[in-house]
Amino acid sequence: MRWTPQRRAVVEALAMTRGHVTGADLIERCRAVDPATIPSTVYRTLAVLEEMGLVRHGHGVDGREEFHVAADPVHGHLYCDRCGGRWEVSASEAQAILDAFRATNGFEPDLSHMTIVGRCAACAAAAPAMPGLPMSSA
Amino acid sequence: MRWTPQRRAVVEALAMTRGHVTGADLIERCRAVDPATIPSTVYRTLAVLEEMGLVRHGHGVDGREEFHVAADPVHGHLYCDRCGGRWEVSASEAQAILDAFRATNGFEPDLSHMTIVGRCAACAAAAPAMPGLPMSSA
DNA sequence: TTTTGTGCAAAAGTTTTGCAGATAT
DNA sequence: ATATCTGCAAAACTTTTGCACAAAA
Repeated sequence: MRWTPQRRAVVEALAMTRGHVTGADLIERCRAVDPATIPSTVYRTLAVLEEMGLVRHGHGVDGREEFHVAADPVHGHLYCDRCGGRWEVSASEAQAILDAFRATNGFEPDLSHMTIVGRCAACAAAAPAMPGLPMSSA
Repeated sequence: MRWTPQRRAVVEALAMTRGHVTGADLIERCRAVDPATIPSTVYRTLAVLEEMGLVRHGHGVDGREEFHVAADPVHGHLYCDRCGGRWEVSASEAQAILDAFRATNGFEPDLSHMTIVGRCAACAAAAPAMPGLPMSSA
C-alpha cells in the first residue's frame, strides 16, 4: 500500500467531515483543495481504505453511498418521511433496539449502514401512518 | 388519471411479483410481455402509482430502489453482511423492534423501507463483530 | 527497478427530462 | 376536443474500467 498525495487528500477530506459524505461530495471537497482531483482516484482510494478497514460506507435516504471514517463512534441515522428531519441514534441509545432485533431472530444489525426511514415522534402524532395507508416516500 | 395499456402492464408485472423489484427488473418483466416497453414509461408509471399510494418503494442492500405493491403485507428485510443471506421480518415479529425504537426516541420506523444490514445469528456467533472493528461491507 | 497508483477517457447502469405526436376520456 | 400519456432520444449522475504513464518503495 502506497501513501500517495492523492490518498492523503482523500483521507484528510474525509477526516475533516463530521459525519458522512457521498462519493460525489468527497470529490467536491477534494477539488476545493486540489482542483485536479480525479473521480476515479477518489473512488479507488475509498475502496482501498474500506478494504483496510479505515473507512466504511452506509446508504442515505436516497440509497446513495455515504462514507465515513471507521473510527467514528458508531451511530444510526433516522430520517422522517414527513418533515424531512434527521436524527442520530448513538450506540448506547441503540442498545434496546439491538436487543429487540437479537431477541426477534438473533440478527445483529449494523444500524449505521442504512438510514432508517419513518416518522419522527411529532409527525407520527400529527399524522399517524394508518395501517395499510402508505407513507409518502423519499 | 388514465388507464392505459402500458400502465396496466406495469401493474400486472408488479402484482405478479412476490416481493420487490428494482426498476430495471420491472422493465425486463414488462419487456417479456411486450418487447416494446419503454423505460421512461415504466418509471413514470411507478411514480404515478406511488403518488396514488398503490405502490411503494424501499432500498436494497446496494441502495437501489425496490418497488412493491402497497397492499403487500408490511415486512422488513435483513441482509447478512458475511454470508449474504436474506431474511424477512413480518410485521408481527417486528413489533418488539418497533417498540424499542418508540421507546428510544418516539420514532416510528418504516422497517420495510430500508434493508437492514448486519450479521445473522450464525455468522454473529462464528465471527462476532468486534467493537471498533469494521464489518466488511456490501 | 519493479510494483502499485494515477490520469484520462470512455463506458456502464439507473433514472430523468424535453418534446412532438398519439390516445384515453 | 383536449388534457394526459407515450415513445423516443438524449441527458444527468454516480460509479467503474482499461490502459499507458508516473511515481512510491
